Amino acid sequence: MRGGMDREGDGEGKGGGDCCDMRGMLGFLILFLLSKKPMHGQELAGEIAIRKGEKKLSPGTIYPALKGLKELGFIVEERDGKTIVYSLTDKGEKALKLAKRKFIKTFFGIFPE
Amino acid sequence: MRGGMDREGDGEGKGGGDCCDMRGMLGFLILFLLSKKPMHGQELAGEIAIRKGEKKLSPGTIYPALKGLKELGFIVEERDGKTIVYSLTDKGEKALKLAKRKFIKTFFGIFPE
DNA sequence: TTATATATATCGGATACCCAATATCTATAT
DNA sequence: ATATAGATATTGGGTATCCGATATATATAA
Repeated sequence: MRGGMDREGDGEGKGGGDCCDMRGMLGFLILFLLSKKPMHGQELAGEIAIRKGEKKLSPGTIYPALKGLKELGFIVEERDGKTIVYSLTDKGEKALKLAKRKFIKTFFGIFPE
Repeated sequence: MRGGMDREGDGEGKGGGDCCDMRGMLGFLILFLLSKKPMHGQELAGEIAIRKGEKKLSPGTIYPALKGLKELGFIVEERDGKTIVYSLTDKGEKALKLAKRKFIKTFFGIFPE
């Protein structure tokens, strides 16, 4: 038995969460956020935590994801003191644009007018 | 110019598919589509194929997904001749509402104004 | 009845995502 | 130089998602 799933409010627990965990959208979300503002890893993890209403992603999640995007040539890194700032390459911009189009087409109509 | 469909697929990979495969969003997508119109399995698979611009989901994907949602009490089935029509329960509507809220919050700003 | 076509259901395996724990690196302070 | 704190990186493992193939069910046609 799963104790109620009705808890609301800020926590939202797994939030909306018995039907999907948004697994598989992390790379997309990172590209999107970096396209708005270059950030370093922990800053990114914090932003994602706020948006999803969850705890910060584990280092074992965020850094391999960044590494993957870097190996695809979608982002580049630049050291800035103690941190590494990631930003989109032209190729990354292009990939994001395509991914966005597919995303919007797939979920068309899901947003309130 | 700009005639026709977006060509996803050739060239640099899978077109937006290099950064995410939307794995984990299937249950959410099904709930959303069924909330707009009750459908049977193959109809649903066809609608999803059109939205994603891909081939129809394999039976091994769509039916287990529907079974899972049924076991969660989010959808019910009703036989209609040769097919089985799925529709949302009250619990499913509620879960969709929560999931939508999280989805919108997570991807806020991703849509062109 | 049998044959055919379509929808539904299940099984085995491959893939990819994500986390917890651990290790390495960098800059600053002492 | 060492110590400390924070950021970054890697490893190992659990789990859910998804596909291809196969099996079952239903309705229609002959």
